[in-house]
Amino acid sequence: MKRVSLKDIAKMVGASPSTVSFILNGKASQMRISDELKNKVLATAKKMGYQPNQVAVSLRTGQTKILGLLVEDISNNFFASLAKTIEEEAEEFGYKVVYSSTENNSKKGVELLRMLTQRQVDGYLVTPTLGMEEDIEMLVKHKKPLVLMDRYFPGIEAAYVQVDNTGAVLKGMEHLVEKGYKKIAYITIESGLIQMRQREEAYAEAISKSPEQKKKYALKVAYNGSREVIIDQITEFLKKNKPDAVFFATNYLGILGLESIRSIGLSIPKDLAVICFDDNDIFRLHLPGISVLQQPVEAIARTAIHILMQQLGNNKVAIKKNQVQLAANFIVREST
Amino acid sequence: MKRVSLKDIAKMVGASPSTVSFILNGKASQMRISDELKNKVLATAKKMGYQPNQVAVSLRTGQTKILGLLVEDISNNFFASLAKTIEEEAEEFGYKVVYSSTENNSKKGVELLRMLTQRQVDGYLVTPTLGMEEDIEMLVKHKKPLVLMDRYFPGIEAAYVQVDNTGAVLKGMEHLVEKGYKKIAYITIESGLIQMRQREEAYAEAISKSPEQKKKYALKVAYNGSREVIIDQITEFLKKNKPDAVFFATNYLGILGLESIRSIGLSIPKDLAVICFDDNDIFRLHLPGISVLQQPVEAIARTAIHILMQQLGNNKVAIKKNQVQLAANFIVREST
DNA sequence: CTGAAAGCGCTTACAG
DNA sequence: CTGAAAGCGCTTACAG
Repeated sequence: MKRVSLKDIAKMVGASPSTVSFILNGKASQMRISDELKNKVLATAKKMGYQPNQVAVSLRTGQTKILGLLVEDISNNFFASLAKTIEEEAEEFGYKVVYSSTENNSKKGVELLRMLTQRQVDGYLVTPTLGMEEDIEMLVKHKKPLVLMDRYFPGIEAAYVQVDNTGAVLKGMEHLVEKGYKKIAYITIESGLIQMRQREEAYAEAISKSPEQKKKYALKVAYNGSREVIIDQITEFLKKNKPDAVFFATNYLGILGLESIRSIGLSIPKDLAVICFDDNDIFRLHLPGISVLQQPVEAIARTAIHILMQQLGNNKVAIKKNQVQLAANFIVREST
Repeated sequence: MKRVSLKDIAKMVGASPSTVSFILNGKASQMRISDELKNKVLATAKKMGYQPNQVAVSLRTGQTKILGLLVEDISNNFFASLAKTIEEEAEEFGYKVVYSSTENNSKKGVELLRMLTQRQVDGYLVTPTLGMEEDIEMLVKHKKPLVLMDRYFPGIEAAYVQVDNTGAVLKGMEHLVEKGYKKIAYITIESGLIQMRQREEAYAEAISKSPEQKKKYALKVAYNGSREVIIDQITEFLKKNKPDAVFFATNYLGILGLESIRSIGLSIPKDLAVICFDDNDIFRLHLPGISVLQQPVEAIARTAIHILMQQLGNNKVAIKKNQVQLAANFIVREST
């Protein structure tokens, strides 16, 4: 059962492939093709179940109508939501999305980027890892449509969209200070990525301005640590430093942190207040509910797509800047 | 900055495109091409940053090395994990995966399936929705490589991989009965999909065999209901029927159910035992931990890919059956 | 050992 | 109003 091609249809109706192509692409009237022929072609195409070969179209037109999306980890809630909204938005513009996870592994990231190039994607949406600088810079130099998300490289003039990390952490810290906490700890992962640095620096800034707390209590866990190792590290840190509040820098850390807090038997917020970057079903459902700085995921995705579409010459949307920071939503629950 | 093509390289080294193609595809020795020429071509290709145009390769070879994956909802934990493992496994065999969410909308599902066909994917991995029967059957008839996951259509001879729903629910029910619960309710979504029917029938079977409980207490919520509506429905159901245990048929329902139980102020498991199909971080972290029937997600993904690879003529793996059911893992926590 | 040629399935200037 | 022809960037029988 061979697939029918445009040529097959042309042969069946006794017209040339070019004429059939025009009709199938809705250019019949523009090319002043008779209604009779047009209807005949349309009917035959339908009857034969004709489906254009997109690969051939892409090769000919130079457009694949595919966007490449590289996230850190698709099984992580934040990135999954991001991917979903991006897919929906892209569809509005007639683009499909192929996605892959870098696992924050620069080698894998670079390979995926090359793969996307070989696949001739029309545009790139990337949450880059450290080590991808060169390849990203190359894309920028070649004027490829590209938008970074969640993080970016300070030296590289690429478009990006991220949450306002600094503002978010400052807001959370302010809240804790107002509530009277005097020994606020900060738990993050070891990472040179800009968004983690921004958050950490905001914590440091907040502490330096605090009237009551002079000293930072920070823990950095290894990125590649197993669940168990990280939980142990957090447990030990909390036992040793006995903070009265703790700020988790990510979703993932927050979840592990809760396990750790539970294992010590601390009561939230009486013994220890908890606040976390990124929301999660777990934090909403937890008893007590965990206060969070929620990233505006949909807005990040939408803005990224709009900037990318602008680069692709799709002017349905007008955007001014191509480097955007969006405010986080502060959701106060019972943990602070 | 135009991309360099194979022809460009041929021109630069003064050889024919065919020779360059052979060299670049590692067939130099097979074609008895001189080492000198070979090295020259390789060096030039590298220097010029040559990247083969996969679109052209696909058109010519008829293989895209792309697999199409259709899941119900990529932002749902179960499907995200499934997608991730599939992607990893596919990579082992040199395939990329493009995925999309059907949202259990048959119109969208059918459109996506056609899109995948137009994009010339080499194989299909699908969690089908009701209403996709015809299109799926067409793929089977055309002998397209295809594996269904999570659910299937009884009348259609397609390969599939799913968890043993019947066995899983029976095991859970048995546990509840043994623990002495006598009024076990079952909460599911309205759906004609096979996996939901299998679970429901297993519940009915368990009740019919139970020495103590003669009557079923089942609630079916609408698939499209909003969070709030579903929570209200569950709340009302629990208040009215006062079961001593409740079995949630999915992940998503379980989470909403916990919110509902909390709003009523019932204590788990004293007032109400809880068990759920599908695991989730939330259930592990919840106080008390929720007992679950965990799907073997990785195994499902791996099996599906292996069957698909077999269909694609990739004989690295030997599999006997092409319709597979895998046992669930029963994880007992404190909620039962 | 290497090159010229055909062809994958389309689209689109160019002719008539 | 419609057709013949070129070409997108590759691969692969076919010649020599």
